[in-house]
Amino acid sequence: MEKYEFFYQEAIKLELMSVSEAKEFQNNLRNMLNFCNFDVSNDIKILGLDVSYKNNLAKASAVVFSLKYKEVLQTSISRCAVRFPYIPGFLAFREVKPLIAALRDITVDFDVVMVDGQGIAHPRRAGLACHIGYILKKPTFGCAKSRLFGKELGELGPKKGSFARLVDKNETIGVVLRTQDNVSPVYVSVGNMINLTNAIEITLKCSFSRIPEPLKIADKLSKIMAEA
DNA sequence: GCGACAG
DNA sequence: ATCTTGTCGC
Repeated sequence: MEKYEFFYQEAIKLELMSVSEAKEFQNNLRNMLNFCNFDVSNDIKILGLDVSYKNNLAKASAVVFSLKYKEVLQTSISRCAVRFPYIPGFLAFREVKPLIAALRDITVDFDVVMVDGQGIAHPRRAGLACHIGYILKKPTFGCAKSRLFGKELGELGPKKGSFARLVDKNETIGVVLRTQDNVSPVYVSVGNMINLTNAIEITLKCSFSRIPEPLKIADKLSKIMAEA
């Protein structure tokens, strides 16, 4: 596809940045995002994105999951060397390239993107999901297994669907969300073109265990290829 | 200076 | 993320 080359070139630019350039990029990115309403129907197709590593090789996977049929419609993978180190707050500069590369063979349409990482629950409101959403120009949000930034406000109930807001100053930047009864929560925050309520609803609709299905499948796929 | 710190 | 065995709990 023609679009794909453009996305990939944007991804290349990110990994070639210095940390100070990366920081400046994020401070600009935060003003380029919009958190509009996304129509969450019961037959949306969700693209799950995840990365695994073996030595310095990144293995990324993209999985299109049908919420209506609860099945995988298509998968695609990539494997490439990474040059940007892991630095908390700068994960995007390490993972955007392998993730975009993994989209190469995705031909079916998808409505929303779920990324393994933070959206605006980030010190500069510019986590991995924001970068992906900005490049793809698709509704995108992040779902992480642990916290990067923000204070958890109030008590989190034990039942599926209960959540506590993640805040910074007086701003809500995401939620700590229980995806199943009595399991440790996940961290959901918006990336671009979607609002927090929509992101929470989608996460709950596709969670049949602690990790939402699109990410669980993408994680399994990238780990399998991280071997061979 | 000290602690925190997505994957 | 990854390196790693057995083990506690639903």
